[in-house]
Amino acid sequence: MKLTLDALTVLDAIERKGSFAGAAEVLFRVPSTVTYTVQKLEDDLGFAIFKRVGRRSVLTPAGQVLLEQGRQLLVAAQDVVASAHQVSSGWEAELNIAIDTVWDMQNIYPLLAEFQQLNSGVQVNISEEVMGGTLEAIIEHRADITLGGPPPVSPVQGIQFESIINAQWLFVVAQDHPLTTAPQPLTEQDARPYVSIVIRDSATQSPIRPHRSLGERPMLRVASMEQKIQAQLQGLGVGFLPRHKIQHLLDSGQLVALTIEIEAPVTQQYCAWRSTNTGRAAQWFVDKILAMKDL
Amino acid sequence: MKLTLDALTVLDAIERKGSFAGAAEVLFRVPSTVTYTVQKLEDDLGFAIFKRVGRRSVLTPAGQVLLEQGRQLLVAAQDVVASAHQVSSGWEAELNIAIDTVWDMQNIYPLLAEFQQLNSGVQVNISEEVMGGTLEAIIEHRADITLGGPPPVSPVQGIQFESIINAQWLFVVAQDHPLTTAPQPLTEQDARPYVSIVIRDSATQSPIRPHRSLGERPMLRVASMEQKIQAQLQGLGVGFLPRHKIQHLLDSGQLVALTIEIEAPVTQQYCAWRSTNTGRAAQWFVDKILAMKDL
DNA sequence: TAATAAGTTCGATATAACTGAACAATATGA
DNA sequence: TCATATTGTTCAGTTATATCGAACTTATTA
Repeated sequence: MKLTLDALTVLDAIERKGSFAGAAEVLFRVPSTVTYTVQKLEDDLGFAIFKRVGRRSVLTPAGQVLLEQGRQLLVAAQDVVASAHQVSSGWEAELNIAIDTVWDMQNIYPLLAEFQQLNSGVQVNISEEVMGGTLEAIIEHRADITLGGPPPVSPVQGIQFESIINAQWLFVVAQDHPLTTAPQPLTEQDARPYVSIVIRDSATQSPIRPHRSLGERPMLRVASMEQKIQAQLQGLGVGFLPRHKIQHLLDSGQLVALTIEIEAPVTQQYCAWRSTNTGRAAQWFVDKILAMKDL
Repeated sequence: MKLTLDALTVLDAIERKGSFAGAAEVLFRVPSTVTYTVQKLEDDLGFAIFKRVGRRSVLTPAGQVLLEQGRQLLVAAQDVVASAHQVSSGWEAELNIAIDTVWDMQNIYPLLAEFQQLNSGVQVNISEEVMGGTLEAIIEHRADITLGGPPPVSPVQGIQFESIINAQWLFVVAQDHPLTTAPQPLTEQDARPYVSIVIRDSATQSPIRPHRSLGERPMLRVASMEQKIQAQLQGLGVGFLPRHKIQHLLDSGQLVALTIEIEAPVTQQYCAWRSTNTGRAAQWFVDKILAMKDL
């Protein structure tokens, strides 16, 4: 690797100022130094960068390519330094948060707003995952923190888990649904004729496990909890929904919770983060999230 | 920019060999030089890259980021040199050929095969365009050479055009189409009831001009000449097609050419290339294409 | 506890990067 | 047309710095 970033800045300056002399001036060097640098680079790379035509020098095709791509290299180099510098400040360059669809996104926005006040320079990325999705995201390093989702089947090296909330699932239907007039508690037989709304698992690798489908029944697969709530609101089907995401809909009567014989378990929702290499931002979010749990 | 590619190669070697001493060995330097380089880089960048723990040094988080992204920078730098070197050999690094859909792709494959024999190292990219598409592609530097398509309305700086073939358009229908029994020459009135197959213009900017649609008639828009031929073969509609692309279908009787009163003009197909900075590959292809014209 | 190995410090040295003056080539303009 | 400014190159001299080697510190290990 004979190429140096310094030589590229010289090339860049030459092209921008239109002459070796101009480049020398902006770089606080002497013209002969510029000549030296260019000649050395040409010698090292083994091809001509400038075609000397009289006193003026013009880029060869190869020189044009070198300059064009070299400029991208220079900005990339600056980005690398900036990223490393950001990390050295204790704040990560980037923080990826994977949030399970059972979580109420409304809860997270105030946290994000508060975080922005810190002017940390951290690029925060939020992704919404379903079921196994959060777990997979953090294991595959696509996420630094997960909010919601199941705990790992077996402990994972370097990842810490903490239970945050107990999602209480209710069997709900739209307000004008036929099942609202059926005698409660319902049996599985009662629910069988109606379409079951199922959230498609966003985990690509984990074995498919349809969520809370009641035996073999017609299903409508949707992509997120929000879509499932909407689908059930529209009367497209029935199914279990976490109480905390639909409380206002229950209060307004748009959705009705029915008792049913089928187990409607309380699922533990977990927060996960990497115990190694935790930057300030990850630490900040984990602290805040665990504090919210105590409320 | 205090960062140097040399320092990054040192970091890379340290991490790969697991020690300063190992890095020194593979780089044919003395251990103290490695220490010096690392300390200088840390000093220049203003943050610690290694945490000295006893006699062993481990990367700080910032150091990890620097190394990780620095490695990408190193391969990028090698790519830059490789590209420039390729161009300096006279062959372009890349050659983008935009081919109009009226062209028979079969004609181009032998040319590509012959070119590969040259072992030029040029990455050839073919794209298929419709109508204004080739013109737009070369003007916007997305293509270096175009095959087929219209000439420019006004001359374009730095781009040369040459007429290559005259595409002769025929009004054709499927063999069992009702129009085959109608008295010829057909009038526009005769054709009006039938769906017109129209190729969607792939040029995004140029004003939309539906190609050869006969007045206001039901249209089926397709994406390429191949699709249009298939659509007409299936009897989905009627329209003009270039003779050289359907000759075998006319011979076999699957398509039937009908005379019609509407003008069925002979359109000039043009080859275009940039007259400035023509590398060997572009020159080679242009020469071959213009030679084919004379056959 | 000695021996080994790794990393650092520091003075010396060789390499390279840079400077300034002189010069050649070309454009500018009176 | 010819002087004049401008540009790029050459080259000898200077400065800076990357590298080396030896001595030393600190851990690991035998």
